Amino acid sequence: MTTKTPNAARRSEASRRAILTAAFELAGEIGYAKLTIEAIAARAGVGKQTIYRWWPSKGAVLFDAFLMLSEGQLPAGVGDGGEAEGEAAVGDTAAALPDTGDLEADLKAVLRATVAELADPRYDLPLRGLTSEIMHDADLAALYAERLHEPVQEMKRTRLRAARAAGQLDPDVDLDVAVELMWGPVLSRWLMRTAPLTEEFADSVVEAALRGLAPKA
Amino acid sequence: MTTKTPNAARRSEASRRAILTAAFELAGEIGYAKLTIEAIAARAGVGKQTIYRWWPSKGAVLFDAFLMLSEGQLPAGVGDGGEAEGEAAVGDTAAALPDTGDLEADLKAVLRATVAELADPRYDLPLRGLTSEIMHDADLAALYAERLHEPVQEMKRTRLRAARAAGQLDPDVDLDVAVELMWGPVLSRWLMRTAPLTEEFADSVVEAALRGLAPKA
Amino acid sequence: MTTKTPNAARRSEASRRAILTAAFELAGEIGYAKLTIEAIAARAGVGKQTIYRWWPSKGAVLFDAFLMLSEGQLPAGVGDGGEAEGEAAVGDTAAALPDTGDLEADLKAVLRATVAELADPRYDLPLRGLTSEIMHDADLAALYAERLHEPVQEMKRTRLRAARAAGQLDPDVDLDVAVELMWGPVLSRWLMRTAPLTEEFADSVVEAALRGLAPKA
Amino acid sequence: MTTKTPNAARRSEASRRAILTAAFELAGEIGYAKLTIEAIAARAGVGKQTIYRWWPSKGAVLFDAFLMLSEGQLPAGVGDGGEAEGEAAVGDTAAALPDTGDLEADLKAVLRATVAELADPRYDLPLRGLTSEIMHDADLAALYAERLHEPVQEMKRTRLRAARAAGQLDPDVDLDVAVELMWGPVLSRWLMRTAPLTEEFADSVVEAALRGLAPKA
DNA sequence: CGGTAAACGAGACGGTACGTCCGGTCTTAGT
DNA sequence: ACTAAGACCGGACGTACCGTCTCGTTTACCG
Repeated sequence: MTTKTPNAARRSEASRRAILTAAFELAGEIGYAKLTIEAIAARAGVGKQTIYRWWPSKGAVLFDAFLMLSEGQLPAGVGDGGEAEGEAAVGDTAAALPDTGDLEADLKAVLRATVAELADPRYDLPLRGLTSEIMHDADLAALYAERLHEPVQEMKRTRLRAARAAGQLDPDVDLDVAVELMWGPVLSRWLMRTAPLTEEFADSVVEAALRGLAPKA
Repeated sequence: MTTKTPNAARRSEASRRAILTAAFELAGEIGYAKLTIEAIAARAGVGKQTIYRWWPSKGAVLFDAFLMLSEGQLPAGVGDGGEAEGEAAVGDTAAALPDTGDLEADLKAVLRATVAELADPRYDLPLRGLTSEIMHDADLAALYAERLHEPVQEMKRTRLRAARAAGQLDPDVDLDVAVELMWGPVLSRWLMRTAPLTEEFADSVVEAALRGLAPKA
Repeated sequence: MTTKTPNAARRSEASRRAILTAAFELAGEIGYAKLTIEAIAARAGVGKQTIYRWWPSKGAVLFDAFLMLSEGQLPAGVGDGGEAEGEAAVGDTAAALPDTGDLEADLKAVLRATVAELADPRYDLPLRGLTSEIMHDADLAALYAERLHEPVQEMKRTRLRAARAAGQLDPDVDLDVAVELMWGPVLSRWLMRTAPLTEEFADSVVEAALRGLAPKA
Repeated sequence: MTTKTPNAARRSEASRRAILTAAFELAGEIGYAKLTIEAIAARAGVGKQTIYRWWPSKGAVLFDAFLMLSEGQLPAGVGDGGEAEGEAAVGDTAAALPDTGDLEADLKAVLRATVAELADPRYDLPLRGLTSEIMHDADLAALYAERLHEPVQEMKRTRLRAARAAGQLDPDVDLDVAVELMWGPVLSRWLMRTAPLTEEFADSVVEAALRGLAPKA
């Protein structure tokens, strides 16, 4: 967790969940910038001190909210009414990325899912908030890299490693560079809104990237 | 400009420059999140109302500060003491990217310059602040796209268009996708700090991207 | 005034009066101990900072409220509905105490009025609050002695001085001691509630005191 | 005692004494207004609940502290370092006031002792605190009147009763009025600080009061 | 003399108010 | 007319205590 150090044994799990749920919901409703600790405490039915006791900053709360989400502990449909089936939620802890043998198709599916998630109004604002906080707080960034980024990154690496072993990628490919070659452009379009973030864009990126990473022979 | 609409004729140019300079300096010193209108006004020796009269938000002030910088109006060395010669500053209004005929070398040089700028402590914090604000404010994002992004983007497109015409890139390449294929990964590493942002990384990205964008047959 | 030192020229008189009126009313309604700056600000329709800007403490606000009252600036009937005629209000700035020539009758009338005022529910709680604050804050006590106590004290001294000159009191009488000999017992009964505070008690005190202060011959 | 009703048999005497001692000390050090239950509990090495279990209010704790003091149960020198011998402490449970036959001398001695006690820094702040609480809390005032005031008051009455029987006072004198005629002025000067509280003042008060209470013929 | 119920120390909890800071508006002087 | 200055209302900040409520841990009575 991202928490401080009082006597954690006596900690109220109910309050913790209420706070994280409230934080995530509010981040989606009013945006991270306008999110206040007072509002979180009020929505969660909790004293402010209970937040300050366990988290050092607003960003840390939101981070833990994502962490909880990624561990599937959030009540279904948090953030709004219903949840369509088949969605790839932030926290999908599916053990692995799809591997049908068709690398390009698999990656397009995953990157399209990422695009869909970034466009989902339930996640858009909270994710921008978290990203913003990570941008400005190196400690939080390290935590993010370790807890939220790395597990997903490893799944992506695994899929690419398999492809590399199968001769579909150049044997010298740096897997992290490979991943960033595809996710970086998507992330930057989402953040900067310099151009519309479409599935076609995702497809184009995958195609170009795979061509660039293919064996040289 | 990003400004509101009172009688601009009577506007004090000295105050405007003082405000933008103060905003940029403070953004670099204490970070955008802790930057306050009051502090800008105090540092600039200006009443708060003079800021509120001409700019709608803190982000707009910072945006204009970058705009001024990009137009070479900021006093040399703003942000700190010395400035090494030969640096590629944010506002380099060089008419065009280098074109030596060697596309890969040219792009590596430019992307390395981008990496260097993002790592420069004078620009790191203010740029994160501006990016953060763009992330959260669609209006500002549009303004950014038009005023700050587009001119530079067009320079990049121009260089790639020349390469495409010379048969160094696939004729079907979408130039914006091509640019984002290289700058997206760099931007995302810088923002998320998921891995060190090095010149080697920039080189790898250029190499892979160019291979991916090369003519197909 | 009891105020601090910002640019007093720009001060809002409307806010000042609203704050003092609200403070006095609330002191009467809920008692000084439960009186909060937030409640005063809310009732007065004022930002908290406007209170903190001009007064150093809750006690100072209440003090100024009494000061305003004593200068007849409070709207009639503050504290409750109507105000019966003929009452001796805190701030009665009548130039002098009655002087009918009958010292005992005059003093009994005045001391009975004091008893009535202390028993008046409009003044009881606020006066206890002010007294409590004076008890604990020497600075405020000095201010009280100078601004609120002294003018009234001088009126009492004046009446006794006249009586002394007329040979009704011993020529060696210390007028302050004389005053305290009568008002001290009344004040202490009111504060400590060790026995009921009645007009008969006031009369007894006046009689004994005057006998004690009479010429020795 | 001033306490609530759990099974008093199991009550920890050590905790009770530690709490009362801590409360008295802290009242002297930081003043009653800034005294907090948490600080008392911390100083006494006691859980907050142990205070809330046995006392209904902060004032009740302080009251009991004085009660303990008046019963001579406080460790010698509580409140500061040394204690000079021969002092007239709050709790002097001497069976009676001095009776040398010289009423005026006896009363001056006692009233001077009162003045000294009120001026003693060990008692000044705690006494002001207790007084303040009595002022605002009628229940506590009644308890005070019965437990702390009445025993001392009766001693004073006794001395005056003897004097009255000896023909030194008017046979119609109300003894409570007589006492208040002397102690009231002293109390009010102490509380309001309208003038210095000196032994000369005490003497003057006694002289005037006795003259006023003397037989009429 | 071992079991148990109460009081205990500790401290987390939902709250209220503190005194400060800043956002954005409005007023006053000054140039 | 526009500025610098700064008071104003509002409202969030992070802290201190409130009084309540568990937690284990003594402690002292009782069976």
